Amino acid sequence: MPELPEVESVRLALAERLPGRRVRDVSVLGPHCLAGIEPDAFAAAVQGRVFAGVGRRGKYLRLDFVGGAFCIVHLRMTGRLVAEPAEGPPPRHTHLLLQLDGGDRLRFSDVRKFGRWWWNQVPPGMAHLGPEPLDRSFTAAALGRALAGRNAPIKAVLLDQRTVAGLGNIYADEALFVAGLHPARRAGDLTEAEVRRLHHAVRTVLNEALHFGGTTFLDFRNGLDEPGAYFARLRVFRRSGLPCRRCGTPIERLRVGGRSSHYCPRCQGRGVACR
DNA sequence: AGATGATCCTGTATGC
DNA sequence: TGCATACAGGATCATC
Repeated sequence: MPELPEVESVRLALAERLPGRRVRDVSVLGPHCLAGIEPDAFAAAVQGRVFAGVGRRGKYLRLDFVGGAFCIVHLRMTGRLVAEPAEGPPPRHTHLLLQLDGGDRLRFSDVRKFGRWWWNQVPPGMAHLGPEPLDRSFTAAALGRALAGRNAPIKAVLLDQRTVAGLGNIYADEALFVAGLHPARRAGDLTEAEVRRLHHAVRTVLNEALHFGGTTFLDFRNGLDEPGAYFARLRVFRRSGLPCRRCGTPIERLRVGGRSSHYCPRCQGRGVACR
């Protein structure tokens, strides 16, 4: 599931390959991935454009073209955006192919078809994103203000992209472990010290995962079709029943905010959980 | 308004 | 072995 570190890994890879390349041809194989534009109109709009740069905001990728036009791309669960040599037929579940000058292509594949592309428009969710967790604007005080008065479990509030941009199920669980906080704690009940720990933990796990190129279970690939290496370093996510790396207690799993949450009942058992 | 739950989708894992 | 069912999750929408 691409979260901030995975999307940033894609951005880094594409930013090395796309700028300066012209789109020679566009094939729309799966029109469902285009939001608010017809396949023919999209192809006509993109064909002939030259890539200027690749940006990221939260889990959204931004493909900029010379002249100011842009695409926004969200990979959701299983989307892959890969720059590769244009050799052979595209793999199964490929929905978009952009043939580039010079023999390469930009390929968008997505098994579960949740991923979306927008042309020259900012999608609704992107307009209300919280701060970038690795920017200076994301401070412990800002996090504290975002949590104040919230009655929902801290895990659910961390998954809300209006709180912080870019956290998903993996790194929300990892950050709560590092901060020593139970995922079902009521967000508004965290003490100032706990908010500071959580703020630091969010930045720590995201920076670590970024360094290792993100987490790959089955699906994630970066912009060069390579998996991430952070899986082996996960502290709690998908480790139910395995010993806590810190204290040896078996990791437990609990459904919080409709999502499975993994935590150490000993390291994250302090304080009062809401229920 | 804030919180919760259903929805989309299909490959993989589990259960019988 | 084979079939049926459950499960995974990001964002959006509907319903409290």
